[in-house]
Amino acid sequence: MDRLAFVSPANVSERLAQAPDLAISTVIFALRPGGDGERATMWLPLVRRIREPFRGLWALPGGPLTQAESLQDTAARNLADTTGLAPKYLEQLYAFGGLHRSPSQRVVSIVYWAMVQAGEAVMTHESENVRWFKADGLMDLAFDHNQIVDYALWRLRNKMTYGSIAYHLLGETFTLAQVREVYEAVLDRTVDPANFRRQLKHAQHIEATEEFLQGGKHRPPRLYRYTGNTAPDSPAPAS
Amino acid sequence: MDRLAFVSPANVSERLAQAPDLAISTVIFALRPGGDGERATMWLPLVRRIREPFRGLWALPGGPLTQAESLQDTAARNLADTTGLAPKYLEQLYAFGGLHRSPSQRVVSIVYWAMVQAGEAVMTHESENVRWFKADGLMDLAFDHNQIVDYALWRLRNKMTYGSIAYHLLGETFTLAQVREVYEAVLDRTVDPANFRRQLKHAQHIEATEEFLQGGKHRPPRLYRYTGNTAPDSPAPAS
DNA sequence: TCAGTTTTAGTCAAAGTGACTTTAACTAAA
DNA sequence: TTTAGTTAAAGTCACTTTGACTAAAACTGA
Repeated sequence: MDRLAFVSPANVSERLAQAPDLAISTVIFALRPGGDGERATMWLPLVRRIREPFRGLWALPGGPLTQAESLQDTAARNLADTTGLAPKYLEQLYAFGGLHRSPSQRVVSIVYWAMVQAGEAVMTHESENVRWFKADGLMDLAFDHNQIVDYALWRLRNKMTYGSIAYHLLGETFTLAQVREVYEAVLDRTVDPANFRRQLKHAQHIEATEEFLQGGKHRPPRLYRYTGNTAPDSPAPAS
Repeated sequence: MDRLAFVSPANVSERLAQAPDLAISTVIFALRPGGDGERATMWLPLVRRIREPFRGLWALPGGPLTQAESLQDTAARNLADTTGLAPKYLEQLYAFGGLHRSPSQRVVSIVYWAMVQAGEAVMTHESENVRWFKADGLMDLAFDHNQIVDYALWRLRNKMTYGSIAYHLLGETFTLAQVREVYEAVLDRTVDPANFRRQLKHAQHIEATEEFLQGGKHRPPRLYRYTGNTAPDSPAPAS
């Protein structure tokens, strides 16, 4: 992404130096079940940088904005290229444009965030240079990507309380206990099962199916379905 | 920002043509009192375009991202230059990057939004080409700026319900009725004065002063002060 | 058959909400 | 100087929501 020689005839005075680079990156979240009494936790995939700057460090998947794609399409394609993932939920998070995010050329990053189901997450093209990590307690990442992840986690916690985010981390049908696990993982605290159930029963867009999850060790829980819009809950500006 | 000849040995194939232009624009809101029984309404300043494209149409204040400034600084400076305003509240809203927002060169706009008090608003450098307009029912604007304003209004309504936005539209001290006016203007519905008062009494960051607003026609209302943080209520990513 | 565990329903007090009434404080007109 | 009109501020009341808790129902594995 080094854009070195930059020859533009017009408006030179407006740019003291080179125009900033424009990149799209994505924070992808998935829920990984916690083993044996442990709480489930949020995980995200990172890619190892194979070039300078920050060669060898892990970073969010991303790349330059391509000319013929919308911002969101660029994010989606880049995700597919690097990780093989195609998240159903993909929304803009924030534009990071500090002066010294990258050591050489200035880079403005428009960051998206995505949710994938646990089932999809295991189908990632993992390799030497692509791996999933637990979202909190990450090692030092390239650029300001630690800050970006922290911000995404903060937004996640906030949206959880009044949003439909949880369902994007789950499959087509799910038990109420699974929804509760998502809440407990994101909010990092226990939630009373009975009260949580009562709330979801009164909630919109949660529909009971006639099926039950079999194969568990105890009473089979009923499966539910989310009937709300699967897209981000804004009047999503397409442009 | 035409980035024509781009001489980088690598990744040439990834960019089919020029790299997109990067611009910063701002939606600035102020509350204008409604005359005589009418509800107060939200207003915003626009600038008339003096160049193509969309020459003669009104648009959000903005300009290209300059090399030596952060995104937010660019927004603030541009506001000062064009309108003379220096809002205390300035936060990123959204990045708009559709392919055909501008007829010729592609432009990615990172849009900020701001709140100013009614007292500040009247100090705007208004002119032939800078004027305040009522936020809803705007005429056709340049680019996709109608969509952007609509999105900002939607975000405003959402943030209002659980946020501290209202106080950025008011002065240092204010009456509870003035806060209620902000809510009624933004949410576009009447709010019961007694119940609204009760809520604010229990709310954090609202402190009663020992002063009363004099000069009204009826019982003088007590003045209150907002003691919460004046900055946007995120862990505001500075970069 | 029974102990153990999870699902599901229900109870109860405390807190919050919406609609409404009442009293206090001030201005302006009679 | 009194009084009608208006807004500020407090209170009432029924209803809903919430948090903490209890209990029954349903299933597995010993």
